[in-house]
Amino acid sequence: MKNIVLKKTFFQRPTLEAAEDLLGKFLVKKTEQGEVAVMITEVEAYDGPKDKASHASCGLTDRNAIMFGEGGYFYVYLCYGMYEMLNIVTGQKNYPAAILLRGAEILGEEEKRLNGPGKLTKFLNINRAVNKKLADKITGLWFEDRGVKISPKYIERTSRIGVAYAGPIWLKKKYRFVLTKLE
DNA sequence: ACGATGATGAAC
DNA sequence: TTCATCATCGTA
Repeated sequence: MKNIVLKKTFFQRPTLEAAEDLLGKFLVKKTEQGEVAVMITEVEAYDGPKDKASHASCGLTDRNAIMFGEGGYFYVYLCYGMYEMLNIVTGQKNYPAAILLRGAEILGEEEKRLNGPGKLTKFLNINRAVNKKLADKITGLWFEDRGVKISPKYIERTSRIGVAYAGPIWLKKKYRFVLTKLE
């Protein structure tokens, strides 16, 4: 089975489409000991300038500028003063959208669940050093398709987490994708 | 249920 | 420059 590195064009399409497709793909980090890979099991989409839950809803700022760029770049920021949140920008240039990686699973002998964006970034030692960087091997953090097949019936679509402040309209949007189990 | 903890953005 | 806000987690 060949591992295919996802190109940035993978993210340059409708956010919800890319978000759903990202389930079962792998996030790979280059470390001194070698490559560490986790399978993505939970994501949330933040789509467009009108999405009140998105950082881009108040227009272009220094922090969210990368969201307005083309897809395939990382957007990392600090939340609650202690957790780095990892996002991957999606869509075309000047269309602010991104996917928040909320959960992943470590496969192999030491199986472990990384359920929560803070745990995910802590485990892989991801921080703002990769902010605005392209998701490729040069950056040292990228995505791979390792041939894991996902059945649509194991994909759950729910409301997003912690976005009550955005109002009921945006709370109702089913922008969160969870992979419940493998085939 | 709640507090830790700091960057961010908007108001002043 | 100051202040309210926050896409969380671990401990109770």
